[in-house]
Amino acid sequence: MKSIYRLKKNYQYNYVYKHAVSVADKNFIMLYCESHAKPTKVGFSVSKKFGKAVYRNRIRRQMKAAVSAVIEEVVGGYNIVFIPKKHQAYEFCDVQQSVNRLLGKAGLLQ
RNA sequence: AGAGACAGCCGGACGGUUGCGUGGGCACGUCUCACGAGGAAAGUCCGAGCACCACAGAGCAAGAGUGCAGGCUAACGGCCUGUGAAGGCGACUUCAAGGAAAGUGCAACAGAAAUAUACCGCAACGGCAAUGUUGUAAGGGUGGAAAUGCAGGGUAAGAGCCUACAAACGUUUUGGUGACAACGCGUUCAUGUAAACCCCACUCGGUGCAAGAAAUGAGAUAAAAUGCCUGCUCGGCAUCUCGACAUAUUCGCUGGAGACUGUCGGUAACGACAGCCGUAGACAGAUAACCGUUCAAGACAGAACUCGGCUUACAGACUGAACUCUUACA
RNA sequence: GGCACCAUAGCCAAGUGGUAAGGCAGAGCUCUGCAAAAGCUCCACCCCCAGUCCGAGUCUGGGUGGUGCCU
Repeated sequence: MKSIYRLKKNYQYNYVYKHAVSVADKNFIMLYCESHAKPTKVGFSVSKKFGKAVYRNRIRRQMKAAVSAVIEEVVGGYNIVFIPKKHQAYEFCDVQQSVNRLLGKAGLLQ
């Protein structure tokens, strides 16, 4: 995923957490809000409660892979944060489906 | 053949497509090439480098830590080789292993008695008897711990009172660099606890890379002042104003007490010399996603300034010296 | 990443190395015509594993889980 699509700063995350609309299914919570910048920026947040560093890295990478597959089709001008819910390992196809479903639900897919 | 003990090493492999981080290259393209997590990256328990703060000769107190000997190391609470103690038939393993005769504290319950003694006993003497006085610490029960254990002599009954064997402590001599050991001699001096306070010896200033460092352009300087380069003069810079950047940028940021191989020295830890190898370096944070082949079917687990250790987690595979015990056969 | 601290009953908690106080909640009993109140009784693997000690909730070491601070 290219760095222009990434959400970077702590204050950006805080802004999203304050002003966001949330959509969720059984795997993920998705927070999104409008922004001034043109390209949509996406961030991922995995809490320490989720597990050890290896598992946290793995789920973050899977989410990144799933999002980067569809990032070209997402409407511009939004900030999005994904948070995983389950405390177990994911299959990649589940991740892909959930991401697509949540983006569709929020109406952010072209 | 079975059961063990010690030391060390590895931590799936190969290939394809699409992506990510860093660096290089040029024809500057969403081109191409190279490299891209660990033995513990973990816990943050020690020791250093490095940076800033404090003090600027140094010492003391307080506080914290360490604690058999000799060696190794940059240093260490680490490692090696020994000593002692404990465990194991054995190979071997484990141990915060100084001081209780400097002082203070504590030792519940039980028990006659816990640092101080005599309940039941045993014996002598007195008494008709109940029992009293004296001697004693063999035997009894309590307890984690009760004047060293056991055998013989001895005695009114007993007692290191005497002797042999053992135990503890002190000490001569000998051996060892030393911890200590051996032999001889003397003594039996009434417990444990220092991971209770404490004493003795040695070590330590504090904080930690979220430490810390650097940085642009334009203008005003009439006069004066201060600081630095610089002892003086000139000059320059800073101190002033405006603008840009502002939860930001760059540096610190990875080659270091480095790994491997060989030779030599050393029981070993380790050291010396020679050869040879080698870019992870991010800053919301890179190793992924999807497959294919294969095998012994993949454990624990993800760098964030860097090293030396320790501790903890770990599927399985392999190697070595040919180390120990049991059984069988020759 | 770094630095500190905490863990005792369902909850709030006290606790010099020697039987683990209290309060709230819960259960049972007494009292009452029935309740409430009151009284009595019960309810603990002191986060886990080792070590020191005659004896650890307490002392020491190692784990686990949680909390706070530093941009």
